[in-house]
Amino acid sequence: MVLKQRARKEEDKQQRRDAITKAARALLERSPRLDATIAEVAERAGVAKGTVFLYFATREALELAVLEVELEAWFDAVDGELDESGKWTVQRVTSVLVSTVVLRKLMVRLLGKLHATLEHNASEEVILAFEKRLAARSLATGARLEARLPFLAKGSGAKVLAYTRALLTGLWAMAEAAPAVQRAMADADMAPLRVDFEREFEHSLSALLKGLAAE
Amino acid sequence: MVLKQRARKEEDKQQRRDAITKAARALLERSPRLDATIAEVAERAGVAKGTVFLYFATREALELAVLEVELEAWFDAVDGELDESGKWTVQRVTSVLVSTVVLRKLMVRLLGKLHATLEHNASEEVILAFEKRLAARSLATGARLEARLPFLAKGSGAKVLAYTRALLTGLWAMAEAAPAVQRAMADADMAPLRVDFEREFEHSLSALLKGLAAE
Amino acid sequence: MVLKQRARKEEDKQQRRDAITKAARALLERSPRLDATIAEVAERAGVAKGTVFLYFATREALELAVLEVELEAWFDAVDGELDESGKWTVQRVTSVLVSTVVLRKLMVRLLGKLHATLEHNASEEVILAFEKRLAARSLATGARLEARLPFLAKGSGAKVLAYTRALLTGLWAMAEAAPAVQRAMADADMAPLRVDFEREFEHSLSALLKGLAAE
Amino acid sequence: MVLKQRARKEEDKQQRRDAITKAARALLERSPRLDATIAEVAERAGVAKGTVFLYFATREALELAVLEVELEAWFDAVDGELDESGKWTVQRVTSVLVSTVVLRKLMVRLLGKLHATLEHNASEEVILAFEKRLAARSLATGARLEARLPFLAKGSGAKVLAYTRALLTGLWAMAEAAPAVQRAMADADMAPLRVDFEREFEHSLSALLKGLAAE
DNA sequence: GATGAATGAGTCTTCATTCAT
DNA sequence: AATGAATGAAGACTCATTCAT
Repeated sequence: MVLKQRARKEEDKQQRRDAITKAARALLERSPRLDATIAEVAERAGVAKGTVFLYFATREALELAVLEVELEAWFDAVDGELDESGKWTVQRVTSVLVSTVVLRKLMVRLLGKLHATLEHNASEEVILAFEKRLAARSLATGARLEARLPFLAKGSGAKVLAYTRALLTGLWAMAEAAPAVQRAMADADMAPLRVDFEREFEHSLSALLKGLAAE
Repeated sequence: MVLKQRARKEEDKQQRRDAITKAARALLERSPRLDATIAEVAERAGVAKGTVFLYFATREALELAVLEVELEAWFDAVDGELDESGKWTVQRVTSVLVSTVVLRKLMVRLLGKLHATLEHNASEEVILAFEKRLAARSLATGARLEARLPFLAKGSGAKVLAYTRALLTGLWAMAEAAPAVQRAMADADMAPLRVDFEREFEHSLSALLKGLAAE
Repeated sequence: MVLKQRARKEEDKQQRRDAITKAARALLERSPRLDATIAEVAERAGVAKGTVFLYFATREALELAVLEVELEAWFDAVDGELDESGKWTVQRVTSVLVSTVVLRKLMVRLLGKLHATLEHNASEEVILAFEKRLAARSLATGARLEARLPFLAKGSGAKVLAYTRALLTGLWAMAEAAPAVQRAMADADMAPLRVDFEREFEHSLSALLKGLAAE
Repeated sequence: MVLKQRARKEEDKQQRRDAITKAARALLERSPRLDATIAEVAERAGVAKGTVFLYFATREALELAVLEVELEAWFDAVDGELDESGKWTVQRVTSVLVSTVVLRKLMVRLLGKLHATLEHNASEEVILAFEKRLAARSLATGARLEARLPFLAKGSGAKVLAYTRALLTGLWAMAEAAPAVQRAMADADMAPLRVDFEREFEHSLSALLKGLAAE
């Protein structure tokens, strides 16, 4: 029996919530299949299983919280870079988007799974909150994109981010194959299907932006 | 229930295999979550559960077979259109890719789930066969694309198809939201995140192609 | 069905564990094939299937627990008798071993199946615990045997128990035949193979002990 | 499709039957769990699955046939040795029984499983035939034992063989432990429970015979 | 608020056996 | 007689979630 202090103040509660999210994050990061169990999360967070559900209504809500943390950090990073001065080109923007994404494996994986997650078992309330926050940040970063790439029409920045997300998750899924698939791809005839994530992401994204510029 | 017929000839076997695949197809088509069980498939195909496993080693192998049927049909359709004469532009190619995809819900869903499927429980042999066929068709259709869009470098056609697939599955996942998500998106603030699949797919794909042309 | 009680205290947990073991015991007792399912055990114990797995990691672990209960009772009985005073002879010892065993059908059956059980699906930890307890009791009872039958060398008591177990399970298997076998044995020519368990067990065991005495 | 010649003559049939039995024997020999499947047996024998059932009504009947072959060989060996001249003592008889048994792993394993097999799914007819043959050979070899060990009462030879079988299978089950059990037994405290099959079989069997002699 | 015991839905897969060919 | 396609019973186990304590 673990005797835990109770989080009476709002501040304490947030702290506990963060601890759980953090534990989940750490665990998910280590499992490409994203299949950490609630029991494991609870143990790592040093709380009881039931406690997790005190802070997150469902497993999916917890997953969403982790993704939100990841996304916030990513938006922060992108915003930070976009706010820097200098000459902005498609190439530079692409480079920002690619470089900030490449090391955020967990975010990309969770984004790829987002569809399934949301479809499965999250409450309307949680979904709404998530989507709202995502919308807000998309708009803000989208606006920055529009500022940096003047050929982007007003309001199209968020769209670009959506396209980016599509390319990102789609190419990642092709590139980050299961071991068995990787062995299958080792075959010589498979070369045309082999996807080097970073290279292709960059290539397709910059093409897409160039195309938008040319419109 | 006793099945009188026994598929002794190779031809009959293929026919039975097709019947099972077809049953699976019909069931999957009706379940957005793609979670038809083997028992359901067997029942619909009018065979015993064990019989399904006679033709498909695992649930995933069956799923792959369904996807393969869908993909073949799609490649056929695309090839057919690309083989038509006339003047070819980015717009026309985009239009071909968009129009052939729009009504193939199941294909798009299965493609989106492909990553997870392959990761889960398909034998190396089955994966290899699937990937091989996919590679072959991608190359063939890729070559056609190169012929129609001369700005595409030799060998880049398959890449374009990969980008297309990424945009396709990624945008679909955003657009085909679960009911709860749809309600959440109904909110006014959400407008910038709302994705009209066909419109955005077309837009992003044509931009991408234009970008490649401009390189 | 909702179980109101929750075993929070260690004591309550032990009690619940016992209840499950007891239910399993009752069921196994009634099935000569020892093939009660977990679902049946759970139902009889008045708990959910999952609860059984809360207390026993595998079906085999539960079986082992039942056997352990049986064995403890048997060792207790034997020890109790061996601790009585009076004159001890091979005959008396044999009589103790035979009489304590004769009515413990379930123990004998489970002992006969032990090999297969352990081979199948018990965790190393569970096996070790079981074997340790068995060893301890074998040593203790073995020592008593040595005290009662002075011709037994120091340390050979446990061996005698092993021989006893071998005769016991082996003869039981021959004697407790399936109905079909019994009918087959009814044939006149079969007389020499017919095994009256108690009689033969006693005969062989006393001979074995006498033989050890004569060494 | 394998085109097989048909066994029209009785002789051919027996030959095919033997081929199947032999294949089963070879397979069982290699699997300590005795879990070769009929499909494997058929393949090794070079016949179709259905053909196996043409010669053996059930899986168990086949198992019984294999055991019978093993037992016949063993009885032959024992008889051969017992028919040799010279001075016969308990020691020599024990030695014959032990030495003929030690290398017949498969026989011992199958004997250990016999109870379960017979209980499970063999037809009365097959059981009867098996038991009859076993009885006949037991009687014959029993008679030889009586001749060699004059202290054995008339008709008790078969009993001695039954006791032998009990010790044999019982001790084997203790000695031939599953890997996990072996690791458990490696523990120091377990020494008293560790069973060296040959040594203990010999020890207990000779004691038993000596005891019978002393009666 | 925290705990952790209890719940129970959910499903694939194997393989002996049958029987149409 | 031989084949091998078709059958279908059979069952353990996981884990998100609930709720008595």
